[in-house]
Amino acid sequence: MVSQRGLDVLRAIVQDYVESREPVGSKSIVDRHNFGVSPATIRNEMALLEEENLIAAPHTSSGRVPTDKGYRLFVDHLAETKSISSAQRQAIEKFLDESHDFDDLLRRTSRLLSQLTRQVAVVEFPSLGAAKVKRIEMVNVGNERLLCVLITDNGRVDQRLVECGRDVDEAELAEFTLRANGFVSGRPLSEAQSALTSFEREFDPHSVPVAKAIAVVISDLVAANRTQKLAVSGAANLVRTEEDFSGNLYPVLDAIEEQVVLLKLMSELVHDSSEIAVSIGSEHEETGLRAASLMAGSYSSAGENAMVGILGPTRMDYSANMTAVRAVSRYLSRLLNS
Amino acid sequence: MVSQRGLDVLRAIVQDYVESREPVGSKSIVDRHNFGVSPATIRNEMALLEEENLIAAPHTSSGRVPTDKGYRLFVDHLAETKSISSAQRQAIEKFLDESHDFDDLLRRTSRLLSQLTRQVAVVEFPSLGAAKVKRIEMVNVGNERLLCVLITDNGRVDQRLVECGRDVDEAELAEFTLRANGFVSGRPLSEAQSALTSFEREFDPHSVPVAKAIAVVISDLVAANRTQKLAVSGAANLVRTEEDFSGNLYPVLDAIEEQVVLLKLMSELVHDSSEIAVSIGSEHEETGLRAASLMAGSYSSAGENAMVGILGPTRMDYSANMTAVRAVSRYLSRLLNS
DNA sequence: ATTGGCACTCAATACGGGTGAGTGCTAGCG
DNA sequence: CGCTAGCACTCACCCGTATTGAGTGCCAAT
Repeated sequence: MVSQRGLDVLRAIVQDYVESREPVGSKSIVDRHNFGVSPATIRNEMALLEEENLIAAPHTSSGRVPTDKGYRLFVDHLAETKSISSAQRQAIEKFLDESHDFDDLLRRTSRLLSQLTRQVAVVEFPSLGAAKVKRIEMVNVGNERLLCVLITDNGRVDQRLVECGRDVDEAELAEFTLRANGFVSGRPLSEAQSALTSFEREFDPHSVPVAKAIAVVISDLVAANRTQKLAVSGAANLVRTEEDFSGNLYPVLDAIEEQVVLLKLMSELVHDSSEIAVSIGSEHEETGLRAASLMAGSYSSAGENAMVGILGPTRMDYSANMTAVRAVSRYLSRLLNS
Repeated sequence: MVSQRGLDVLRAIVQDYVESREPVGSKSIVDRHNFGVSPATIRNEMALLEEENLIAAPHTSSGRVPTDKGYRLFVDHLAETKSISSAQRQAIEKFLDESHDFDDLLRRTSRLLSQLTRQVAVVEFPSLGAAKVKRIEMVNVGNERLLCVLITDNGRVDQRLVECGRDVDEAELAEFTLRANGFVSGRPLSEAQSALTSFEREFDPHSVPVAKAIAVVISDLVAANRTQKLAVSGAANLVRTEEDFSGNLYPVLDAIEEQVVLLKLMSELVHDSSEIAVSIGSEHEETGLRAASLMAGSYSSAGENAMVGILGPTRMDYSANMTAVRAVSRYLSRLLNS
């Protein structure tokens, strides 16, 4: 069992290690934090912490380094929650208020967060899984092409071109639009695709090829809007912390590019309502990201929840970063729901 | 003046250096390429090449390394153009034919090229600078919001939401649409913004706030479609070639994220019609990219030209990469114009 | 013009002693 | 009984030195 003072020592170790990037020894602890005891006493505490697997020594006679388990304890119980600096608050407001477009706003959020934390920032676009199709609009844009616009009930919009192979007149277009809406409007995106299977049947032979093309495009559109997207920024920050990944950035950069991995990790984050969740190093399965921690909070937009967070080395400043992630996610939520 | 044999030696040096990543000496040259002469002779040639600043020695008694000028000579006159392997051809066709959506196609192209060359791939979205507004469409999407769709004469489409602050009926919407088209349709994107300055004047007072919002959104939309976009892939490949950047990836990753820098460099590439252009290390101004080369070819889509290329260390396999970039850019052009 | 020979340079590697930060253990102290 | 002082021990790190070897430049001989 670890005593209260043991926990204080652990906190000191995490703090000093994050700052100095070097294993921390008993003497430096008493020097920098005013425990009223001698190094030897600290050493005894450290021996206990090591037994509990909360810290480890890289080699026999060197200072200690927190283990992932140690970081976990720190994050859960030891990290004091700093409050955000007014400069930061201003930066957030200034940076985000300028944007009107939703996609642009999320991208800005990502940039902002990567600047605040000096880590890689990851912002998830809200899932449309539960959203319903509100309406399909079609517009003739000439050159044998139609524009097909998908509008969901939570206000997102996407569009795609349909290559018809011939020109389509207004009456026919109206017909397509009407029937397409009959098939899909009101349905959740998840059902829209299967609902379209018999779309082309009701048309007269002349229209069938175009109807088929339209069905494909609508399916495509629905599919594209169900898959999750991410806005990632600040990959360059990884270089700054390269040694923390023991020089092997490849899997991290790869994960950033793949996005699938990140999405999976984010979805797995145990995520206690409105709090900031953290997954530390070996806690997640992804072997390539053993040296990385993922931290994220959620924000809401039009009833859908999505996550905003950062990816960095396990050896990161959890306190400061949690403050930043929390502030940004809250501000984003407020902005989107005002 | 450099003799023919001197050039052969330079070619050998570039090839061996790219392969081995180590300064190449006179002996290894005669071993690996069958010049029928002794190392001493090669040394004499190398002394001349060094005088011409085509190669350099990292330190007094080590092998030689090509300078940027040496690479330039190699690229312009010495690199034999390999032809693409049938496996590669298949990969290209397979990978690109699957895509229907334009944006998706370009992103796939980027991925493909980064896989083929194992470098960072950069695909420029076609500029719409010269494009004209074909039409503006507006759709009422409910919740006090309008959808504003911009259609250009070369077939690209983008949309954005307008927050009106109140509901708008069909008649009013038609009015907005009609007038907006009156102001901007037929105009090049570059003029559309200034054309809108007096848009709201002609409406009756009740409509003015909404008209203002619409004008802002259209301006926004036009602006967003004039700025260039890039699809970048394969950043993780930088890690593989990290030493080539003397361990300092930061500026490179930064450039990738900023994109502005890349766009600038691409536009500056002297770019001889349908050929592949290369900018080598110090040839471009960007100090952070001194150790990087940019190689790009152009493709055309709906009359607009854009570039597709790669970014990698100056020490790259120019021959193989040129082959890949050429093949991909040609295939992409063909696909887009069929 | 080419080549073999030779002296020279210099990065890289290995060796070895010294230093110091840090540890674990134990005996003594309040 | 908890705390501390002291002590022997470990081991990464630094620094100076020696060795090695790949590679060069120069020159005289072919």
